[in-house]
Amino acid sequence: MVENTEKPLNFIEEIINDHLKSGRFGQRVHTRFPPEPNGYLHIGHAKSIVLNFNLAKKYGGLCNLRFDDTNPSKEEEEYVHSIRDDIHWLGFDWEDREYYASDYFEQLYEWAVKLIKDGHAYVCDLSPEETRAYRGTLSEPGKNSPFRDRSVEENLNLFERMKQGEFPDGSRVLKAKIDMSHPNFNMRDPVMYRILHAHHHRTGTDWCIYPMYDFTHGQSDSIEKITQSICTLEFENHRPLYDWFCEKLDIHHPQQIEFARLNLTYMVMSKRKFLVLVNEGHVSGWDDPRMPTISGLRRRGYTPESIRNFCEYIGVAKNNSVVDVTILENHVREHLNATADRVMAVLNPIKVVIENFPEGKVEDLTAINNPEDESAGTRILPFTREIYIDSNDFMEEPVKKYFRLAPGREVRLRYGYIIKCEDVIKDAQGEVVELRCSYDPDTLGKQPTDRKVKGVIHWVSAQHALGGEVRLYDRLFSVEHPDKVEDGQDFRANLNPDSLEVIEHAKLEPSLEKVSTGDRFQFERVGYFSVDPDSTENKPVFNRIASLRDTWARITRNS
RNA sequence: UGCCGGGUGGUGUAAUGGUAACACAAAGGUCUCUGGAUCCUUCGUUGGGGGUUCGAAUCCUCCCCCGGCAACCA
Repeated sequence: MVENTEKPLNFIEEIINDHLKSGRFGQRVHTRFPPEPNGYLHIGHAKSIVLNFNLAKKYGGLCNLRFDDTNPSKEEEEYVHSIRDDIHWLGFDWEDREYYASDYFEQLYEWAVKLIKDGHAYVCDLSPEETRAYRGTLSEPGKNSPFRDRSVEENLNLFERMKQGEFPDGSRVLKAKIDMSHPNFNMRDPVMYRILHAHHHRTGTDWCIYPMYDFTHGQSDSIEKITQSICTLEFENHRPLYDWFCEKLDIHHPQQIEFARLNLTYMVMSKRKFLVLVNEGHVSGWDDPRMPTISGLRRRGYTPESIRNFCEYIGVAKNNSVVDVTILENHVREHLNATADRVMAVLNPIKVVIENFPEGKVEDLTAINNPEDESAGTRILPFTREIYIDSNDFMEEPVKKYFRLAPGREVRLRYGYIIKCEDVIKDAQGEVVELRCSYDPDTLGKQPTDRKVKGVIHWVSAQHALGGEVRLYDRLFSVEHPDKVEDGQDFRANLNPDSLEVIEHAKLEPSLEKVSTGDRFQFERVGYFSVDPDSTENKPVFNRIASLRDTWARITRNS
């Protein structure tokens, strides 16, 4: 048993400890992550992946990967690959324990035959519509199917012929014979097998009958000798059926445990809605950096470590909750603050000419790569007469508390000198196009004694600047709960029209000459960025992973 | 309406009968050659009533509210 005195146990760990104490599964802990290969994994799946793999690790057990592929019409090989990639990327390994529910089709079939022989299952000829009608409603019990009392021989014969492909799709099903008046719908003679003349991604056309989730999942767990079968809350009502099959089949009986799935503010979290976003072009694809898919987060620049930390941090419980997305954002910031090299990039450049700095002179300034990590070292920044600074670091008529550049005012160039704005040059439209400044040669690496200069701004030497594209991503939705809409609307009404701003011509410091996809940096005073796969030899593309906390923005917002 | 599961600060998670904790958010302050980071302060008597107890977020009871379930999906 694991006693962790430092961190309180979550309710699942308490259950496991009980199992360990009672010896229900010996001293084993064996979990599994069971995705259906019909879509891409998202951050909600990450919660489950982290939970299952961490639990196995913590208790010295194992965690399997099992594809729950019982519906040939929805599942594809492509998803199998992306799911494998995503789990590996998150940092987990299932070694050789990659299983498929379809591996168990033969065994499942035999078990179905056993249940028929034991009088626990029957072939039913009711149509889907009739089955629904017979099931009853919330307040009325269901009615027994007229086919419920077929003989074992007839059931065996019909089920065999279903398997042989003698009947068309939808014409018959195999049902468990339980109780049509059971208060739990799942126990009102649930369907075990349906006829589906479809090509399966692994078994091809071997089968034309396919087991339903309820007749597959628990048995698959059982075959794999799973101990705790962890799933989300919506399967709570299925547990009695899960238990029923294990009991009637008299096979290893894992404990199903349900927890609340992850929801995030400013996001939707369902395959169906993702599909709408992709198909209607609200995002560029499943890996759009604004998507909460694992592939989207990866492309955005999130680190696997930050996602794992987030999943561990939010905990696991049974009450439905919506986690503030700032917690996710905070976890990347925390990780990247410690690990990402700092760099200077000017997103909205405005040229500054330092009039008293010699033309043609290049002065090497030394910059610290990461103040949080001394081993990251330093780098050289070329400083010249003409530089770029960000346009929002200049204000012609500075408001109160603004302490960056303004006419007649001074500001510190990061790792460089203090400059003073002497003149403002505008174009015909009155737009500021250039600033003429002077610099104080006696301020490199030291504070002037006669005055206090508070502002520090980033800059890039005009002559040395690299061009690049910067994609400023923001939340996909503009409200905390995108699904809360007026009648007649849906979540699309809450899409944030400004979730992507593209900066075509940013000015980057020369150290960014050689970057590769996935590299992450902090653009000083701006945010964390990663190199997007769209980058080319001549033009790097950076995605904003997260902005830096911006106290100034908060001040201006509140006033 | 039947069944199942939940209600602890704005949010998430703790406290397992013994002074309601931690983090994020928010607000204020400190510090700073990143308005970053750091550091400090403020912000809840636990859905409601009643009961048991010296003592209740924890136990009992009634009520209220929220979520899930009536696919031949998973």
